[in-house]
Amino acid sequence: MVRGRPREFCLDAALDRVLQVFWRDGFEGASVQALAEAAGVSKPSLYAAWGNKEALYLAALRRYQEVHGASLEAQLEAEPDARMAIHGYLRSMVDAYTERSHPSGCLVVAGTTGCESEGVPEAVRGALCEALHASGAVVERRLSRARDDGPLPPDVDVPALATYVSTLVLGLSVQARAGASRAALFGVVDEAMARWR
Amino acid sequence: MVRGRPREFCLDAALDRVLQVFWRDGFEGASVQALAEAAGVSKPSLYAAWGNKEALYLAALRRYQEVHGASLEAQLEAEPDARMAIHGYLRSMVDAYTERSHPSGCLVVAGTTGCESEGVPEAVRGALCEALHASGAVVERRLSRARDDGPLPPDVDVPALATYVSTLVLGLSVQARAGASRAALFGVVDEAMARWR
DNA sequence: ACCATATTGTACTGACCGGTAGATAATATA
DNA sequence: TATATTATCTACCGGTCAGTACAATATGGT
Repeated sequence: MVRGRPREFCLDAALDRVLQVFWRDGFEGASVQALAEAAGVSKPSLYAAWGNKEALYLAALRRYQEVHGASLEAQLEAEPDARMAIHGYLRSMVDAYTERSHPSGCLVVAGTTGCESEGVPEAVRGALCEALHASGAVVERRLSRARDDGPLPPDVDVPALATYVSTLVLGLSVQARAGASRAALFGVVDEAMARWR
Repeated sequence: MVRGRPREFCLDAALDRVLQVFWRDGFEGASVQALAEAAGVSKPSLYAAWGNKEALYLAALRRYQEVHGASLEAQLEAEPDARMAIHGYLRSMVDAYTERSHPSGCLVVAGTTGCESEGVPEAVRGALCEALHASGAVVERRLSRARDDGPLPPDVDVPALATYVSTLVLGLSVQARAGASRAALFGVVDEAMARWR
C-alpha cells in the first residue's frame, strides 16, 4: 500500500473538469485558479498532482485524445466501405462538435489556432501540432487502405484527398465553435459527400 | 486647424502594427504593453487614441476587414463564371493565409476560435461572429446570383453549398495556422474543385 | 505674450497571474 | 505508540496585467 495521507479526489475526474475549462478557454485563457475551482480542488493540490500548468494541459490533452478521439478512429476502421467510413466519420465529428455536454468544436483545433502567442509553452505547441497531424494521419491511413483494397481507384492522390477531408473537419470544428447548428453542419457533410465520385 | 499638440504618429500605420500582434496572439494573448511596443508608441498614447484594449481590437478588426477582406469580395463578384469565381476565391484564400508578410491564417477564424473565455469582452465576441457570418454571406450571395443567372441549376441548395464552401475556407485557415504549406493547401482546393459537378 | 487644447513619457494603481512556503492532518509501517 | 510519508489548506511571493494621474511639451487662437 502507498504510504502517507491518501488523496481525497479522483485524478481522472478532476482532469475531466480541468479539460472542460482548457477546452473552452484555451491554455492562456484558463487561469490556474479557475482550473482548480472547476476541479473542486485547491490550487496547491493541482500543483502537487501534475506539477505545473503546462504539464496539466498536456495531461488534459492526452485524456482528451483517449476519451474523445479513440472511438472515432475505431469507427473509421470498422466500416468496410471507404466512402461510408468517411461519411460516418464526418457525421460523428458533427455530432461530437455540437454535443452540448462539453464545449463545442475540437480542443486541438482551438488550441492550435491560438498557440502562437509567447505565453504558450513550446511543449504545448508541439503536442497540439502533433495531435492535429495524428488525426489527419488516421484518415490518410484509412484511405490508403481503401486504395490498396480496390474500392478506391489506384490513381487517386491519397495524401491530397486525406488533407481535403481533414481540412473539412477542421472547418466543421470552427463552424461549431461559432455556433453553427448541428443541422447546418450535417448539410455541409451531405454537400461534401454528394460530390464524392 | 486642430488645436493642441499634434499627434506624432500615423493612426493607420500604428493600427496596422497592432493588428499584426492581435492577429498572431489573439485578444487575450496580446498585452497592451506588447501592442504599444509593436506600434512604436507609448501605452498612454494608445489609450489616448483608441480608449481601451477592447476598442483597439475592434478598430484593428475593422481595418483587417477593409485591408484584407474587401478585395477578395470584389474578385468574387468580378469573375463571371460561378465555378471559376469560387475556384479563384479559394486559391486567393490560400495565397493570403500562407502569405509570409503577416501571421498565417485568418484573424477572424483565430479570434472566433478563442473567444469563449471570460477575458474576451462581449462586444469582441459579437464583432468576430458577425465578421465570420459576413464572409459566409458573401459566398452565398455570389452563388445565389449564379443560380438566378443560369450557370447553377435552379434546384441547387445554395445555403448548404455556400456553408460547405465557407467551411472549407475555415479549414484552410486552420491548416495554414498549423503550418501547412501553400502547395498542400492548393492541393486541397484542387481536390475540392475536382468534385464540383 | 498668453491661454486653451491636445499629445507625450514617467511612474504609478489595484487586481490578478503562475507558483510556493510552511504548518497541519491523515495514512502505512515499525 | 512513534515515525516516515504524503496530501491538504492558508497565506503569501515577485511579476505582469489593463488602465491612469500628472507634469511637461507643443501647437492654434486671441
